[in-house]
Amino acid sequence: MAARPKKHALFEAIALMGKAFASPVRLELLDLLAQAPRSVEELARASGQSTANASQHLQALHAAGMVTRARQGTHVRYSLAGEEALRLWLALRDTSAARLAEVERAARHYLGDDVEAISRDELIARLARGDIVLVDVRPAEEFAAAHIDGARSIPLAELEQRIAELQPDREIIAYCRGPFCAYAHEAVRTLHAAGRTARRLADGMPEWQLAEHTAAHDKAA
Amino acid sequence: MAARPKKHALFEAIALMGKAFASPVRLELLDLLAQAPRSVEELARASGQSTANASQHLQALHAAGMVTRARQGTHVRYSLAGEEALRLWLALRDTSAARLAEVERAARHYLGDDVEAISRDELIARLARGDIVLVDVRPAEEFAAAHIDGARSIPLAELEQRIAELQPDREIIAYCRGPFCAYAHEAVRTLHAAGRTARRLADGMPEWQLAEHTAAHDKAA
DNA sequence: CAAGCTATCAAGTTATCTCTTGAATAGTAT
DNA sequence: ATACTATTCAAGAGATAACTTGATAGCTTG
Repeated sequence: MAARPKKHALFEAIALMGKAFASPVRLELLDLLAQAPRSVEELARASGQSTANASQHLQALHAAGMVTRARQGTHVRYSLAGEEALRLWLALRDTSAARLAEVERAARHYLGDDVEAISRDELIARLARGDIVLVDVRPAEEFAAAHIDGARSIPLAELEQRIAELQPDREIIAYCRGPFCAYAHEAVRTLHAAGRTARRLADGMPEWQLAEHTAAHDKAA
Repeated sequence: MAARPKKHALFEAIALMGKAFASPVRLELLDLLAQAPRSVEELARASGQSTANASQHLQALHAAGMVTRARQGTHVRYSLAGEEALRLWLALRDTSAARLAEVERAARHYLGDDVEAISRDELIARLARGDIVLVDVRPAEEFAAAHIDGARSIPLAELEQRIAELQPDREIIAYCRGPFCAYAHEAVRTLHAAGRTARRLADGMPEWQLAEHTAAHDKAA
């Protein structure tokens, strides 16, 4: 018999993955990895951590089965461990936003004044009509890793200088890392200040990819 | 400016929910609550914790937005915080099983020798034909809280004495709390030992409920 | 093979988490 | 009111976790 210790071992094993989500630093690393695979150094810089600390957290994420890693010469490239891991992170993020008022509050505080958004479905329709300009305002490496078909890359830092590149008669749709990323909000404010018509996509790249993948899967079935 | 502290506050708020999943005790409490709402005392007993410790963990789960509570006279009844919370817990459980070999191993070790299972779809078909007996082998309170339509309740502890109640010419399908619950496995072994034909449902009550709800939702749309 | 860079390791400090114990609180029943 | 029960609170000991610092190991390049 002795079922309890065995049951306890099972929950303990699951909790190893759970621990991945218990630290804000690890969540930020997951969020960055949801955009693109990166080296330890890049992740450390992007998350404002020391290299050693980032490395330790990445190892914890690896032990938790949430990321994979591969040596590439002198670098180690960490990636999110497949679509499952991405789904789990997004589910936690969205559920926490739905159920914890503090998450909502912190998000509003970080994102600043709300900016008009358009849904994925509407974006698909407008892309089909071809009467908009779709701009990816994330850093160039993230665009390089994956982007929405038909988008052009103008990292937020360059946007103000490069507004002239955007066809003046068209509405501009900006997107970034997701609903809790400030880049698209900021981009739309910048574009409005320059007198352009602009909105943001309500969510970002990872959500778009997941939806595409799910749609392809449904069609196959 | 000063975006980093604001961003950090956002991840910190999300991590509050993440912490819910970082302790095996809390996971077991979530797993119990996925079956039925319960009082602190019942949860403490069922999880093998002291009342004070269970209470503390339940408060952590409450702060994390994963459970709700309501005073009922002298008791406090804790419940899982809606379908969202259930989905998140099941997603973590399943993803950890898929990505962490140790979870798989611990599950096999806890469940014992594998026992033939049937899928939800097959169960639906067999229920429609009416040529099986569906048995809920969870504790009676859990059956009372929710069960699959058409099932009868025979808690595992009583099964051996009550096999005669089950129509002898029919195959028996046993189900319990989910794929990582040992009750259905154990029930099928007991039934086989008594010379009956029996299989287990591959998953359990909460998964059935979610699937039903999703199906209803799809139909409405 | 020596220099230079990236990532990890090891050790130590501080903070956080877990569980226990004993007391306090809130509601019920006598 | 008083006793009783379920839950929570408060405080403390012991175990983990987080971050820093300085050293080490693995690749690449000259």
